[in-house]
Amino acid sequence: MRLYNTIHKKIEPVSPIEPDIIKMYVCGPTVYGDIHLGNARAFVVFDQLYRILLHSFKRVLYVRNITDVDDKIIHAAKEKHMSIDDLTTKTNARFQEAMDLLNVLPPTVQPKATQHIEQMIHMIVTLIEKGHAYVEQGHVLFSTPSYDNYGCLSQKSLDDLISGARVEVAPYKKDPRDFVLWKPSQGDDIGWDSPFGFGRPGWHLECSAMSHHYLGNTFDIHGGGIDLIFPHHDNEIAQSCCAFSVPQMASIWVHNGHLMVNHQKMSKSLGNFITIWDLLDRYDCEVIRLALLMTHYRHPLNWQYESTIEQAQNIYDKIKRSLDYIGHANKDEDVDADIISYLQDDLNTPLAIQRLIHLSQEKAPSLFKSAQFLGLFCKKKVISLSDQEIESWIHKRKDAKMVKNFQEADRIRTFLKDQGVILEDTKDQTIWYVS
RNA sequence: GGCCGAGUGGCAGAAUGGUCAUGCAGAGGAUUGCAAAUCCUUGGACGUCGGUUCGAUUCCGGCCUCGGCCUCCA
Repeated sequence: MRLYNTIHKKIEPVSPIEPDIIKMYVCGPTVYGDIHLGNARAFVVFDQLYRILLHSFKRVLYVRNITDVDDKIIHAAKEKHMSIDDLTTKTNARFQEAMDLLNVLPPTVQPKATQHIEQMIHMIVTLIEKGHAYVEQGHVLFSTPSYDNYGCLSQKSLDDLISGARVEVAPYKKDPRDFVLWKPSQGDDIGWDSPFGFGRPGWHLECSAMSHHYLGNTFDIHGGGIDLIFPHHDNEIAQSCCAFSVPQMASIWVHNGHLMVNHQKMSKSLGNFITIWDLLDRYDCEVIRLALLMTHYRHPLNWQYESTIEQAQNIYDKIKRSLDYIGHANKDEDVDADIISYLQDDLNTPLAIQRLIHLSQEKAPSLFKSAQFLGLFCKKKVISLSDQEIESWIHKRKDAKMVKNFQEADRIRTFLKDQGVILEDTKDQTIWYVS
């Protein structure tokens, strides 16, 4: 298994720190509103990575957090006149629904930030003790000059960061690049008591605290969107390496490219976003997943209305037809070996899908398992007839056709259609599928 | 300004140092009680200028164009 490591800018072998076990942390959603298709891409990509890791190693510990305390959440709750708890609970439920629709496997753990405040406070105390953080006007800030390696992930030098600063520097910062570990909460704002006063954690801290809590000092893979490289992941590295006195937080850093609309990033602030729910009335959620995997995860995915999803639909239909043609019994074959090796080579889903199309054209028996490995054709539609009953009706219809009793043949086809089963005659056989 | 990435046939979109993507559209054909669909064949491309090489769309460098990050962001 090989993966592109952002920190070294090259493809490297995945070799677990502890034998046979891979520990992976992926930055999850901030639950204040529905995820859009760009967010969904990240979770589908890392789900596919999770699947190939599960196949390639004995054990995989996969942690994906839920950010349920954040200024955006506070604002959204006020706007919607909801309690924070109510908003985050409902949004999280919608998120889980989306993951389920896209056939994203549940991670080993989905820790919530609010349930790890204690660990975060502990980290801050350590950082202050070690001289990497300071208290100023009720805020606790990380001192970026105290960490020589700051910016190692994004390759940003300290000077570049200053010259590029676009934002007013808060008065409580000793250095413009310092970032907040703890901020004070006023009035009825959400907050917790701490040695530094009533307040709440800065955004970057939770991932450091929770990844350490579940995966230890240094773990194998840390993932997220490309936009998280700086400052989020660089800040995580700074906090974790300083607090836990380790040279590196994770061995391999994996980042997925953006979903683009008209050559611009899909984002909530630009308003150019769609959600998977916007597509569900016209497209199967598995078609959405396929569309998201047809582009390599590190490349930008340009979402063209509607051709991107239409192409996925066409490919999906062709594979589905082949599956129907192969039949509904022959499903015990292993996943195609080429697909495994493509995925093991920096998660090359486009090549894997190309191979899947070829398997489909060849009507290969491994098609079903291979498609399922990519998270496709996992959802089974329920019908009242058993496979055997359907086959029996098809047989009766064949007999009727043999004696040119087309009336009876059409009657059977209509009967099955009413049950949700569609028959199609091909050159040498009759195939069926559930509508 | 700094760091990073992308530029492929009519459209969309992959892989790749020499031979195939694939989907839609186009052309020709096959199959068919009906329905629905499928299959086969075929044309057409690699931003630009150099370099490395027996050979580059693929590797390297310059240039042009576009995008991302440098503020919250998957």
